[in-house]
Amino acid sequence: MLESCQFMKQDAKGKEMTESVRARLSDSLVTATNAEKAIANYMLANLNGLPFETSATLAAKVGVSEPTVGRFCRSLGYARFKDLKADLRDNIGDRPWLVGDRLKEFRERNLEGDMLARSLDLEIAALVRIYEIAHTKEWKRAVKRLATMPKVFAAGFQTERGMAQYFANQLQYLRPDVSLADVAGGNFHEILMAPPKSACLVLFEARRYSQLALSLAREARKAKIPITLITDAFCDWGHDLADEMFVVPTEFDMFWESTAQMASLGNLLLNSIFNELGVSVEKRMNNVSELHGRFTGYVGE
Amino acid sequence: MLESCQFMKQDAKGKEMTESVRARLSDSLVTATNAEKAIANYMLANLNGLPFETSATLAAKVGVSEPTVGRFCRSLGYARFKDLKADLRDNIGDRPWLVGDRLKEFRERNLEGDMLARSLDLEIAALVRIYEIAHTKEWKRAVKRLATMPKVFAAGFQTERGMAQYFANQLQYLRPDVSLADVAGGNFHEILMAPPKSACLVLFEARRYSQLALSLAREARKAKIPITLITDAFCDWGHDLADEMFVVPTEFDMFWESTAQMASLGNLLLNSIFNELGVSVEKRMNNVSELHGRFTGYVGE
DNA sequence: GCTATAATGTTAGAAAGCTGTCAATTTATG
DNA sequence: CATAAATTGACAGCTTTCTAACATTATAGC
Repeated sequence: MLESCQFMKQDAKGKEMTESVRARLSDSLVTATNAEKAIANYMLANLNGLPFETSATLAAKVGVSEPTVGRFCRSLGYARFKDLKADLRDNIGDRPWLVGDRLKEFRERNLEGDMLARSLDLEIAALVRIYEIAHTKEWKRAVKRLATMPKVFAAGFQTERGMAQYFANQLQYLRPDVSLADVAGGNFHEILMAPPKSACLVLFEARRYSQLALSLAREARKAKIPITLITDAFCDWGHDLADEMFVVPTEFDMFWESTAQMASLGNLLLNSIFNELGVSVEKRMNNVSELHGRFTGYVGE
Repeated sequence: MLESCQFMKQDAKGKEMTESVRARLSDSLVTATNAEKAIANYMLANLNGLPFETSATLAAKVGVSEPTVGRFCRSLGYARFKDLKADLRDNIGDRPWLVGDRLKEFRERNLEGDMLARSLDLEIAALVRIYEIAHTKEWKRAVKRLATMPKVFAAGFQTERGMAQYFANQLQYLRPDVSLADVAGGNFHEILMAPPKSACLVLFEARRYSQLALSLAREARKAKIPITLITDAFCDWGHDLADEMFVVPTEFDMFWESTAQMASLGNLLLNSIFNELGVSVEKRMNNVSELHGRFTGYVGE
């Protein structure tokens, strides 16, 4: 699990560790030799195809020898071509965007093998993917259901329990009749015995620590309760049982692997539900707040 | 250049030779065995990441043996995993793998008035700022304390209650003696009466809906309990009472304003604590998990 | 509960990919 | 045009990736 050590890229000269593949290639064009220029140009023109290449295929296409490709990669600061590919995978790159300067600055400030800088890249990459999910029709369907269904249950076990709890808690501010499905009773009758077409379920699941989610999903399916599953890439039963399955990116840099991404996705889901419900929510929130104040003796500002 | 020969796929049964990778994988789910389903699901969830994988890495991630991956690819009509990748290239080969490009695409939608696109930019900006916070010495001090103090309490009220709950829940996996401070008892004696120098408090607070946090902070201060405060820019008492104050960026695009950012910051804090504690945590997690299994009748994989 | 069959893992060896050494070629410089 | 330096390719050996044969485990039928 925790063996990864990709933060110390082997760069003899200790130069820019944080530049993107694209930037390195562009930079190299200035000083590169003929063969190297050919390789760099090909790579730049085919960045999207690179992951499919290997030193050999690339050498053949560009018309240079295999070792030259390897050497060129070294001159860019990678140990081998494979490492260049790996970097391609999640590096956000150096394109100018809203926060570009700030991000660049942050990266520059942390030159030598900063775990956080790398981690930040991964998180941004994950965020982009999560937002892409929010554009699918499954997403819209789930949002609509979660906004309109009379009852909503959220469930998650072990490491995902906190997530489910959080989600249920926040959703309660947006709409009534939300609860956390609890294993406390030993069964899940409150969900499974709900009247037909009255309830739906949001299930948080991640591999490794619990299979309760699977059996709950099975039973819910039997009871014809729609399931929105938020999981990682290792779930092998989601396609069969869930109505929508949102797969969060799984990274191996953070201890919590996908939990952070689940939180982001959960928040985005809540936000979408809010948009679906419209401003009436604001009123509800004030009511809830007022109630809270009445019982604790405190009021909002 | 013209060497590709993907039209004569070796398919014993002579079935559909033209289907896309995705379609084949989906089809296979119907008849697949357990191991195969696991592979197919992982592939479907990670189509974008596949080009970077190799049989071995894939097998490791999915939890099957290398030959099983190869055999599965054959059952789909490819000679080997590499051929499946090659096919992928033709089908979605010109889709951007680079997260940066996808982000660019997303941002272009921003100009067309896509709310999500704007929101993504704000979230990325916020994320960068949160990572900046993680570089301060206050952060390190808080992390150290949260890793070593005998008891840790987390608290949050109203909209931040879920956050505190989540944080406490996750932290329990990392270390013992973590609890959520609850308003249920009407006072907070479990925190405030803790022996000197034995407890610390993580407080989530955001403007508007509760002032309980303020009075709890006051009392904790009196009792000499160190406070780590996570809040938004509107908190005007944090500097007086808290030992560390982490201010998450507040945006006005999302309904939840700063809650999403709090979740990110909380996750980052958990991750830092994990790093501080070291790998011993892994053991603890397995123990907790095993206990869970003993009581629910389920075990991890 | 036993046997036959299918599914999956293990091991070992073949194939492909990568790098180091050294020789051939090109380029730079006088 | 000659020579030195840099660049590049060819080949060999090492590593990784993949496959084929066999062993083991799970599943289904009786």
